[in-house]
Amino acid sequence: MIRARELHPWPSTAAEAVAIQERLRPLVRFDGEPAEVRTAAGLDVAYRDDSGRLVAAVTVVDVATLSVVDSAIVRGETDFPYVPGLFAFREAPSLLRALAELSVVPDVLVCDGQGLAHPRRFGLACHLGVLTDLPSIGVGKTAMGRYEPPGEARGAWSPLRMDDEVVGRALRTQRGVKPVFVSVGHRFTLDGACDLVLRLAPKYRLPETTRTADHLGRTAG
DNA sequence: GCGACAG
DNA sequence: ATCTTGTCGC
Repeated sequence: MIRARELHPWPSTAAEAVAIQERLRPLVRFDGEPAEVRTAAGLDVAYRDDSGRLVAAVTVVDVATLSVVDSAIVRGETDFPYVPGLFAFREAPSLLRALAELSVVPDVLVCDGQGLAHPRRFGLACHLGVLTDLPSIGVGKTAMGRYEPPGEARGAWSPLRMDDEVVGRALRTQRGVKPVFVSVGHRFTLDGACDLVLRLAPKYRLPETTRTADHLGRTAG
């Protein structure tokens, strides 16, 4: 089963959260990408009310067939507010609980948000990757950095930059749609991440991992 | 001081 | 994230 390393307590203030990100940032590894990715997990959180109650949903998708082979949902509560740059402290605790309930250990976590494309290079995908020590990537619907529009063809991409540094890619998964923003989380390469996202998104803008997890969370009580 | 700012 | 009509396209 998936068990998170207890590398830090969950903070209640922004200052503590930033300090944790800076302390964990060096633990991100760039080697150890799986030779073959057979299953990929999609992670998403849906908010029911306005009171912090949430539903964390995880699906495991067979990359070859794009069918869902395992899933888990967990109801939870969040105390941490949404603050750009501190997104993980709002959603990661519930997502880790959901991951612990899976019976299949996926080859990679496909996170709904950024990995290295983050102000301190430690977005949600890096955070979940480091705590679980599983390979992970981030696929965001909007970007934090700067980029030039990629070509129109499916598969076209352009570098995503922050502070003069390439932190990910704007990747066109379908012709005529806005690109998605791919970045490395843990134990993965940017080339491999984009290749995987394209395989997971043969028909729609977002990868099937994100779509199935989103749908599961949204239709759960 | 002003704008920007994952979900 | 979430609140929402009509509309375009497969």
